[in-house]
Amino acid sequence: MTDDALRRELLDIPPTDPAVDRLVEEIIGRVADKWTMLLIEILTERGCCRFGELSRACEGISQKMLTQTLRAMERDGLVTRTVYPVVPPKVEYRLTDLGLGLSKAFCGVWIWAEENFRRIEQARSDYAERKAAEGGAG
Amino acid sequence: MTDDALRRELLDIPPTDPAVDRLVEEIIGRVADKWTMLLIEILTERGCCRFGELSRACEGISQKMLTQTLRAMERDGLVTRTVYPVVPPKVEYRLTDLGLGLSKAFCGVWIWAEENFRRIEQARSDYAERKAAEGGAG
DNA sequence: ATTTATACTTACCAAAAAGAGAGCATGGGC
DNA sequence: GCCCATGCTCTCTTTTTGGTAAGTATAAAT
Repeated sequence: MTDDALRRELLDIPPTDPAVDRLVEEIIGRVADKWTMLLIEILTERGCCRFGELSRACEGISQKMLTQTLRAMERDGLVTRTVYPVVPPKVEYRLTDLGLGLSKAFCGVWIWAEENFRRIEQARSDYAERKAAEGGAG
Repeated sequence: MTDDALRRELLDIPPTDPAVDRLVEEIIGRVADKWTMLLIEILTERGCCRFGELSRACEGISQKMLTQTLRAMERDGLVTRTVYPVVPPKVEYRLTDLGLGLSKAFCGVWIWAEENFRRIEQARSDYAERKAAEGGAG
């Protein structure tokens, strides 16, 4: 019996399907990514964006990464990609319901970050100081 | 005037401090990471863990990544690290209030993933099919 | 004296990620 | 006839990441 199974038995926590667990973890891994999160935020705010607009709004992203991230999001059903057959090309991206749901779910994390960034900065300088003190004395 | 500034003016959205924006984005990038999210989940469930326990609970993580991730979390003030001066060594990790807050914020994302993984799987197979069809016909 | 246990740290190496920059397609404006 | 705009794709190179394996410290058990 694994650690976890024993713990679950002792604490009376229902067992989980490991296949589902792995899938959920894989999705979290896929989706918990800086650019994905940023794009979702931008698309939530603006509703509908062309490639170039996203490129400008998502500061620091390379064309390659943008394409890649958008493709992955499309594949996972988070955005729709609409191609207008005009020249020069026009392509629009928009969140799906699924993507909007993730946006809402992730909203809490943005709020947390906005509310707590000062504490994190503080923690970082405290940590640096502690390390410096250790280096000097310990 | 940037795209964004113009948009904000037109839509009457208050301007944001770009320094804060960047910091918040950096924090999101730091924290929206598979292992960080997993460790936070494990620590939320168990309250307090030794290194070895985390190592076993966090399936697939290497010692190096575990150490690295825990250090980063400690630096950011998400966990405390308590060293007991015994042999063999004993070190305990526990979420701080800050970490617990993030845990709560992430909770929404876990729930979203659990509720929607089937739709994502579906979207993926739809996408694959569409691509295959395009490859054959387009 | 040797083994064991724990929580690392370090060095090395392979693999993956990501940036830079060129190329492509094409209708309209000059 | 040529250039521009857009949204890519492709290649090449660099950077980053992450795994593996070995080393460290030390008291207690054998």
